[in-house]
Amino acid sequence: MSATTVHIVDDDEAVRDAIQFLLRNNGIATRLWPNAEDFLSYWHPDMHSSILLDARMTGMTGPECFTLLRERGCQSPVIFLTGHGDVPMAVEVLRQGAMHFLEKPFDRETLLRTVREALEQEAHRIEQLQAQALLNHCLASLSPRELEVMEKILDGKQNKVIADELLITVRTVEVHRASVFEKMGVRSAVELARRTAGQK
Amino acid sequence: MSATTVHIVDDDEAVRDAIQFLLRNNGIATRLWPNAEDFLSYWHPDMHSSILLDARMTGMTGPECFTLLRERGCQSPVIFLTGHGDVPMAVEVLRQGAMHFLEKPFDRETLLRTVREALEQEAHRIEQLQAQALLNHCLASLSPRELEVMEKILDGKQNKVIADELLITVRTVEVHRASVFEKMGVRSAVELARRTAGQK
DNA sequence: TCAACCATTGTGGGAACCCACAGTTTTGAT
DNA sequence: ATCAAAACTGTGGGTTCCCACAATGGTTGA
Repeated sequence: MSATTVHIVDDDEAVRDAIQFLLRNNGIATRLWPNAEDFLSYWHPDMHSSILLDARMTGMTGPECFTLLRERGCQSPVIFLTGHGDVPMAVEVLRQGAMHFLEKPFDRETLLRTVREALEQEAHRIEQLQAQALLNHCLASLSPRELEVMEKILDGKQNKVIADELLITVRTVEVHRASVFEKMGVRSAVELARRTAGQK
Repeated sequence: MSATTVHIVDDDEAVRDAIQFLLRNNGIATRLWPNAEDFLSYWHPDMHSSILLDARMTGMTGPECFTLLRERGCQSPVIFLTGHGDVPMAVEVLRQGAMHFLEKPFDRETLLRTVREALEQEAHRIEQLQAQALLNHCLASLSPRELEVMEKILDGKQNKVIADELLITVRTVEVHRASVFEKMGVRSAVELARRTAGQK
């Protein structure tokens, strides 16, 4: 279970509390922020979070905050909440990848459903990230030469060919190959190809 | 070059003509439709198209048309055009995957840019489809047994293991393996894994 | 300076892979 | 009934892979 917190960023205390109440009653951890600036200064890239963002706040607006988050590499789901609907704003943030754009007063069920969707998406993203991190960890443990050999293995080349290209003997390639399999935790070239699929 | 046509679906003839004029002047092929029903009856799944859809039309509305298209498997980019902005509608269609939601009167440059983006996306989609079709063609040419062997190869299993699992001799597996490589146009198991990456 | 790691190579043998040549059996369609 | 494709098997020989055992030389940080 990833401890994903839902961050509620809204300058209206009544709204924050109401949403927190709703989510807590459904077993969802929350954290409240009265403005975008405070939340932004707290936010860091490897947080697990879903974000509820009020569109119009004193100080930085929701869309501005969203843009900054994306620029800083935030991939967490963001749900906008707004009092006065504004089509261009909704279009803009949704096209930039916001998960939803809800108009107040919003239906409790709709908000809850959307937040749950966000939590699922975030959990999925975290899984991907962890898999990626594990892979990177393995890749980082390879020596330069091993990496070189691995790439050629992934081209489907035989040891003999690799040896020719690297101007070394087949025996040496075999040694590197074995190290690569060992370090990457696979036992065949096919597994290696699958594990690194979609990679560089 | 894929012969992608931009379909303009709008009940206002003046709007249709204006957009057609704009796009034609920029070398983009168009086809005009006065209502969603006519376009829908023309549309078929393997069309290459980008779609400009008026939100409010006599008869079927844009969003209704869009929903039907998606239900029928249409993956082409859809751009909405609308006179009177309606936040829930914009949110709904964008969340369903519409490319954009433009309010009239729209800026020529914006429309043109969006259409070009749509054409690019569609071209990319067509490429993917064609690659997929080629792959499916290869897969379809495999006999049931060959397919079975291929799956086990993709699990990284050795001929010997495959033979045991299928209750046949290694020799037979070798034959099937060779056929698979031949038919799939690859020369190693790694290439096979890469070609079918992200597949079933 | 010494341990640790990297890159390299050799030998030798067992296992796996690839393939040409040759053949049987089953199955489905005309 | 007949023909074609699919599935299956064998033999033999060459190639490639894998690995234990053994070793050399270079770099680097403690």
